[in-house]
Amino acid sequence: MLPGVSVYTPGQVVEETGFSLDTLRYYERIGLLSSIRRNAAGQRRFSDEDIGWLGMVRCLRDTGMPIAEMVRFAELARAGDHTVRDRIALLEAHDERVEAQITTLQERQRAIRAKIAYYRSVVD
Amino acid sequence: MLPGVSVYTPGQVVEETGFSLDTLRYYERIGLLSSIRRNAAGQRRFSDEDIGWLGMVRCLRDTGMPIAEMVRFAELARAGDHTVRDRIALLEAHDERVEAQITTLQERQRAIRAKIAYYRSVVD
DNA sequence: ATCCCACCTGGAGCCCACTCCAGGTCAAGC
DNA sequence: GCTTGACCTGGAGTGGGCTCCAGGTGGGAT
Repeated sequence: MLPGVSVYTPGQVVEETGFSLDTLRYYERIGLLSSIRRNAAGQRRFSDEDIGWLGMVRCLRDTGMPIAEMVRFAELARAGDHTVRDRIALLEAHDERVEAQITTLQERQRAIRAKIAYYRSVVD
Repeated sequence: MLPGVSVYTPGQVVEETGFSLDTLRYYERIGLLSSIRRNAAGQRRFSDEDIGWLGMVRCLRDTGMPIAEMVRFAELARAGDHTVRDRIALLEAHDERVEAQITTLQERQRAIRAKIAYYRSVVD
């Protein structure tokens, strides 16, 4: 979020978030973004809140959460404060998967490095 | 690899590697597995070497290497010892991506945990 | 005033990595 | 000797996650 700015054009959001314009539109279509405000001409105008939400989406996406589950999370968020416990449960379950993912990745990395070391021993 | 065994039926390979039968056939079709030996009836009989290679494939796949690049690696491996340096280069480049992946994952995990902590503060 | 470029919509297309299917063969246990 | 089931092939289908397209509108700089 740029300081002192609270409304963003699609182009600025692309800049800030790294999502493509098509991806942003796609996310809105499927309900991962609640409908974005429009100006008189029907063009999207994103708020700080939208940008913040997109930051969350990036976190979840980068950690491999399927879109369908992100949409579920978005629905909970839209449904109001009484869903906070459900949201915690969802994020905790995801956090465990992320933890497992990191562990697996580290194990696999060790194996790959062992292979590299082996190849080095062959080539030297 | 089971001790004292050096030839495996497709079913045993599915058991051992966790790849589905269809996936194994697919991998052979696209050249990720060099053609597997067959018995008189044309059924696949995998060797210890095949199993070892599938272990490598699992490492690379689990760390997000695209199939096309794994096929390239397989081709290098089949081409003989003079490609060892290329294989090292390929694995090192991949290792760097894996490192970056782990770092990103850890960062995102921190953000997710912060969100969980925030939700907890709201709910308590 | 005009140009251009950012933006709009609905819908089709694409890529990856499988996964499934129809129709058939073989071998081993009952 | 018959059934069962593991296996075979070529090819089509699937699902996820975008990405592109045609055809059109609007607004800001020159």
